[in-house]
Amino acid sequence: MSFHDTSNTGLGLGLGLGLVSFHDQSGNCMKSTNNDPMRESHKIKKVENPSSKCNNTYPSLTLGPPDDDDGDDDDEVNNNNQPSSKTESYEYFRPQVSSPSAVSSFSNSSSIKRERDQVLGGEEFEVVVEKVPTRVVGDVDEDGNPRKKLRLTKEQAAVLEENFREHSTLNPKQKQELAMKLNLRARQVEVWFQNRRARTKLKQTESDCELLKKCCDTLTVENKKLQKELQELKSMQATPVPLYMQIPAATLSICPSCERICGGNENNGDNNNNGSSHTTTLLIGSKTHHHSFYKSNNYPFPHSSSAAC
DNA sequence: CTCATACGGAAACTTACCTCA
DNA sequence: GCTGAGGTAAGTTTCCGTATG
Repeated sequence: MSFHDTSNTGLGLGLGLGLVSFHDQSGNCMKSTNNDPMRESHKIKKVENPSSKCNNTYPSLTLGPPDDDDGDDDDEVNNNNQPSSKTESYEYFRPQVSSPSAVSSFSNSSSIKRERDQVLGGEEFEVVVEKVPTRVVGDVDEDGNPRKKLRLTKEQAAVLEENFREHSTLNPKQKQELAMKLNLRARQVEVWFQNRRARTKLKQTESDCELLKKCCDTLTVENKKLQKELQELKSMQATPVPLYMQIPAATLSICPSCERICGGNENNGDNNNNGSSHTTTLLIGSKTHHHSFYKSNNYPFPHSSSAAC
């Protein structure tokens, strides 16, 4: 709790001071508060959430995220990147953050944290919540300007993508290095990887779904064919026993080339077999289908593939 | 060793902004 | 200019594993 305590202390204060060195260890305050205190706070949180989204009442928050979720050096980086929402010293990698907007959302999270801390601390919570206006997160910054959404540059995205290909998760060190490299906050890198993993999984799920769909279609077609074949065989059985039926089953076979059931023995392709066996042949379906069918079902079809009609 | 608690990471879900047709 | 859909950054909730007393 020590880290949390530190970051929790507060808002504007926290950010300027510590945290810098406590990188990624402090984790999200909300997380911790979230998880543990018997999740009691969850209920409360839900209630408070909407309210927490307002930062109007905490203009000082715009200084930056005291903890920036991760707390830590993120802030450090953040400070570099977004100099209090006023300066324009955004470097190469940061052209898209146009205003304090990006900061505003963080300030919100700060307020959230504070509220939660209070929850942990005791009862003040309700009071605080009541005070917080119900405004949506980051809708406006402290200046009342509409919040702009941070957009990663192509360069940043490319580097992140490259790293993601190497490893889909980051350890704190990697995260920090990447953040420094891209001039982002560690939290942003972390979030990007989270979302990237989610997208990957989603795409994988979609493709799996497609595959299963195709499989299903194929099996449906196969099933229909088999049903049809079965029907045909049944109807044939219903009719007076034809000549080929009188031939012992063990002597029946399917010619791979002409796809007919051939009666008689294996040497039907012989000299004397001038198509005589075809007098008792029956056409049934496609070649591949049947062969695979018999194969897959381990049908002991007494047919030598080498034999021809 | 077991149990309760705290903490952190990640997934899942949700929200809000932005872009584009 | 307006609008709806899709993409995506970021916030929230939940779960799980691990450490510690």
